[in-house]
Amino acid sequence: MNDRPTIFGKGDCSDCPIRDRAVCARCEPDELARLDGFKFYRKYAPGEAIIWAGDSLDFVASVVSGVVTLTQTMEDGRRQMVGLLLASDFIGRPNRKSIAYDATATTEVTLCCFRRSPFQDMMDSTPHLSQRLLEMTLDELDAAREWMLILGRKTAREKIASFLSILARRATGALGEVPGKDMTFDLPLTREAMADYLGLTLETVSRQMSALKRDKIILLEGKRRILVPDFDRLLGETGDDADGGVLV
Amino acid sequence: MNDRPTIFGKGDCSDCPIRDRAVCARCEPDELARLDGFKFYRKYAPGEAIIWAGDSLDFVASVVSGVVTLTQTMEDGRRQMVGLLLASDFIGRPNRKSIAYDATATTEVTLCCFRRSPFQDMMDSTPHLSQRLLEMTLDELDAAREWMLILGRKTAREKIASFLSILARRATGALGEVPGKDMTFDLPLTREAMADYLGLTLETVSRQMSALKRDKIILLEGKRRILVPDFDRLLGETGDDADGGVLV
DNA sequence: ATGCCGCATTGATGTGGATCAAAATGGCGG
DNA sequence: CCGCCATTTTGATCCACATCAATGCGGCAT
Repeated sequence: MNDRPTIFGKGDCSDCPIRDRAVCARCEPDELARLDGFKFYRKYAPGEAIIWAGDSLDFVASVVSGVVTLTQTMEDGRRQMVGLLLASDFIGRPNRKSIAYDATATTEVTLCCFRRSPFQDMMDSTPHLSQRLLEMTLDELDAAREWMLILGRKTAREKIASFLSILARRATGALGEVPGKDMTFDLPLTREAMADYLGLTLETVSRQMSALKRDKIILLEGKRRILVPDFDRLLGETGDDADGGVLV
Repeated sequence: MNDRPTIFGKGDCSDCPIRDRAVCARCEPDELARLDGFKFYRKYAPGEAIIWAGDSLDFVASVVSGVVTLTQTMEDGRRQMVGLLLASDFIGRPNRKSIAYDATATTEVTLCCFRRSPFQDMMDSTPHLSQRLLEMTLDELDAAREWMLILGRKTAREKIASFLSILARRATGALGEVPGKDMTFDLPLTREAMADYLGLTLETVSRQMSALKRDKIILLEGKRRILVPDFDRLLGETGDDADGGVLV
């Protein structure tokens, strides 16, 4: 956002979302990057597993496009989503080889990957990198804490409204728009995945979606495209403070 | 833990918990430190507010002793705890003047504070610092995600058991012990605060504590001291996988 | 001792969301 | 166009936890 220099800023990396987040390292054209083995792209199909909890991961990555979920599963099958990663979000962590959650592509996903060990070397030599990662992680932590309020204290209807407003904000925010009237966005998750996000059952999610539709808070175009005629009215259903509310 | 050099490593900072986390800066004796205005200590009484959401905070700090909670409150009074900070945890964040949660001392608390602006300068000049903060923040994020599973998917009994095992682990872990038989630790929270942690009512917390006591999973010495005769049996009540389970 | 007050426990009842079950929708391959 | 299968919707019933309401307990000031 604020104009940091790209670290080794030569070449074109217009396709790399972490460029403007001061993380991107060597933005040579794709082919060359793949040759030097440091930066490479990887695609996943909808439903495909990226990693299972406990597996080791030899790269860190940035989401170029698509939606990745992080979930935890209990022995008896109860599942809770703990991360929802969209374009420009970061996967994996320096200094940990294995990760504690299942990561799954829920749409077609493209990752921009960096091999772990050169990435870690780079963190030592370029201080901006760990500062930038710190900032991104703090944002994740804020999101997790907002999520905890949703999980712990909100009603089913408030949970759904909160989830939709978060998605709406991210969808339009990425376009630099301000949420207002007649927002439209895609719902990249099944009812079941929404249930796992919100700590509900898929039946309850479905019922509450129907209720919001009945009350004209949202309109559905097909099952997976949402139209919000009045964003403030949606916000009114979240239970959050009227003022601002976006955690900053 | 691995032996990093202290940044300006002169003087004694045996009282400073962030020393061995490579964050501590100028560990001159207390008096001198207070003079140069960079590092200073501050005490809070039980129940005292440290900051309210939205206030600006001109320092970052490390918890020296005591327990600090971060909570979010909805307009109608519903409350959710989103952070529980014990000795050596970090409060505040670089690059954000205001914070989004209420921070409250639930016991007598001592903070080791660093003025924001010199702290930020130090982050630029000492790369280890932001790397160490990144690592601490990632740990917080893992804890938040484990917490999300608790809030979203566990039963009241499992929530209580999970909370107690987390506390037990931190209490004994700080002493370098391995959790086993006959662990004893203090419960630094009221039933109401536990309810805010777990997304329950205080009555349900009380009932489930009684149930665990009845089933001999825990013993109470007074209301605020817990004895766990068999840690594995407590773990068995959490619903977590038997193996390991500690998120790393 | 005595009474007060904040905290904790216990009991009786209500309800939001889970669970169990069935029917509707819609995409897709043949 | 048809039939299949995954997904979603809707309905009926149940139960874990919330809510409302006493009662108990321990510290502490008088």
